[in-house]
Amino acid sequence: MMMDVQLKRGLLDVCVLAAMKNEDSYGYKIINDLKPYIALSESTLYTILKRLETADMLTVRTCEHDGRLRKYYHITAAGRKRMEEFKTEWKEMILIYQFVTKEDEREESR
Amino acid sequence: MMMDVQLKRGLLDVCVLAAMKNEDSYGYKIINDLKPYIALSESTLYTILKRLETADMLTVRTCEHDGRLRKYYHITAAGRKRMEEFKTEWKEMILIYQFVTKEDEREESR
DNA sequence: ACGGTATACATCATATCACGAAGTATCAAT
DNA sequence: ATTGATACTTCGTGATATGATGTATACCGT
Repeated sequence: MMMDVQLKRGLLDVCVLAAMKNEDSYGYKIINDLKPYIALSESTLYTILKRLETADMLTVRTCEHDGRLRKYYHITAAGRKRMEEFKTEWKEMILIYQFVTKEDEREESR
Repeated sequence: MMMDVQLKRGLLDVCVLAAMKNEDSYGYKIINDLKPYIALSESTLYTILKRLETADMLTVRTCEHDGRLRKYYHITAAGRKRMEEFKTEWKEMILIYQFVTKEDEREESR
């Protein structure tokens, strides 16, 4: 829950995309849905949503809900492609993890 | 090999620390040792080494080798602690990975 | 009626950081 | 003599997470 900021960076985009992969979602809901996995503030989320929109990974649709504005985000094919790429990157990350955690071979550990 | 820049960010520090966990190392060697796992330029590495030194995760010792300057880096207890923390963070990352890759439940996939 | 909390989105300033570019210098091999 | 490998340094830039702050409505308890 208190993950290193830098580690989060690479995961945020795909997490946000994953939050809308089954059905369109909106800012407030995305934050709450992701809470069990990764914490992100409103300013962070809306920055990400804007970036993903610019990258054509999602489309936006504004609705009125209970007199309040609500913007629904819809993942595009490019967005799903990004999620697939993440799976490939994950394999590389596993190799890195193994390198980092490989058994210590210092003299003193004989 | 062509991992997303943001994803790399969280891994670079621990990779550099891991590169010197068995024996002290120096810039040029670290870059080559990490090459099979993660690519990083000289400017990136030396920035990281400086940062890790400031954070007391490593100490530096300058030596002369074949008439050339060579700076050996030695991981500290704090550096090893950072690597342990990474293992904890990795567990969180696995949960995130599972969330992202969880089977699609869209209508069309019935 | 009032206050607090939840819902919902937007913008700005700041700090961190990876990286290319360019530089300095030595040594080995062709 | 030239090229490539070794080895470290500094600068500028662009990307980006986040706190702070602001706007606005709905709901619930007292």
